[in-house]
Amino acid sequence: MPGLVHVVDDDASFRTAIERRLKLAGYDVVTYASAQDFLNAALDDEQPGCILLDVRIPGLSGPELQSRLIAAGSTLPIIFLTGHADTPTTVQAIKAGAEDFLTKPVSSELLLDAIARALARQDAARSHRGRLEAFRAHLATLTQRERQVFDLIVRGKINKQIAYELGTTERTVKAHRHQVMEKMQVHSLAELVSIAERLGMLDPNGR
Amino acid sequence: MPGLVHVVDDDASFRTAIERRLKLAGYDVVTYASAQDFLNAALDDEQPGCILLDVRIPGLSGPELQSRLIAAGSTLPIIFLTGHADTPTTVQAIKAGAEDFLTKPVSSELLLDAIARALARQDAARSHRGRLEAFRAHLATLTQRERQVFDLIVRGKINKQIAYELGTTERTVKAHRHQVMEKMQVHSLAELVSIAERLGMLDPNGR
DNA sequence: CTTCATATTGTCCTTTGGGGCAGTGACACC
DNA sequence: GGTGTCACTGCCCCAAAGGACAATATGAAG
Repeated sequence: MPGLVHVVDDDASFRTAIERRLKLAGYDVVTYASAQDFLNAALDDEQPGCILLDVRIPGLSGPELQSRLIAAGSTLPIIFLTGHADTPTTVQAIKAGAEDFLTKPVSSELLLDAIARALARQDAARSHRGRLEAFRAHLATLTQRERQVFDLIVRGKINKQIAYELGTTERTVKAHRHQVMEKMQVHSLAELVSIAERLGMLDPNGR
Repeated sequence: MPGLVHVVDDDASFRTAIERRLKLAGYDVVTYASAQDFLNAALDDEQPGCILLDVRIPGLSGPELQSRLIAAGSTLPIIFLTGHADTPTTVQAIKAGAEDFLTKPVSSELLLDAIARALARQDAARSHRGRLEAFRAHLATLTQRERQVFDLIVRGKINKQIAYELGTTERTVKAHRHQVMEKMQVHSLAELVSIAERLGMLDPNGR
């Protein structure tokens, strides 16, 4: 699996060495001397890649950068690489979703394994998001009214009840309902509910 | 949140000390000198509680016990507590779902925080499983035929298609369908699909 | 002012879903 | 042989959903 590896480390000689090793393994590499440099690069989250991140770097620390990226909605997998790992930092990083936490010096085997896992995971996550994105896009084309009808439909309400709750007639609900099925590109109520469930639009306790 | 804390550690004096501290904090405590002792106790997974687990203990190690418990389907949260933490072990433990990884000596604050989090998480997980369990129980009461009909219904097939695929008539499908709705205790197709989705019975790509 | 999107509604007809009532046939268990 | 469960099915009727054809009303955009 090809991919772009972002190396963030303040040690120039380390960056050069790592870059050489990764390029040998067939990866594209970009290096950054600081977390800020990385943030300034404003990357495409969808492109296959991962981050090799040092914990202790001048300015924004590795974990701080991780938080920022998470807050910004990034899903680039992060592999921490550090000289001195303390337990709380390690635990926190992994809990926050880091792919791995390695210590320098790192064997090529461990490093490449971690990168391969990171890329695989990102790929799976991306394709999963991709499917949901299509649904969200369709959902966005619904008008307010259609969206209200949608919500009630997937909660199992029948047209009569929907009409009552929205203060309109059954005939009108049918019209909106038709539009909803059309715009969401589904052909059965089952598909519609299934999508709503995946988008987390349904309360765990029905009703 | 009250709960039972299982302390697994080979150091007798440590067990006594920890037990005292935890009881002071209002927890029930049971101690074990080895992982095997813990396994022999054959615990109830549903009872509120967690495990305080040493990494290096004679016989089965902490991480090994963790694997066993996971393989056995246990959902008791585990908090590792160890003297010397190496990074790979820490990473692996957290990735495998441990609630935390603390180093001795541990402050009461950190320890009690971790225990509280573990109990809260277990509680949330248990209630979530509980809801699903009820569905699974209902599902288990379906006959073979009803189950087949169920599967086709939630995939959006209409009675006519279901009848054709099962080589029977529409009237018969209706009869089974009625039984399905009855036994699953739902009142709409939407609820049925929602349940199927939560039980992971629907392919991510419909059809 | 015209055009477009949105929301609304009516009439009429067809297809589906849901269910009552009644009965048949296979098979297992006691 | 009696009893039960499960699967199957026909006839009939009602409720709900889907859709064709047609039309009104309103507000924003150009």
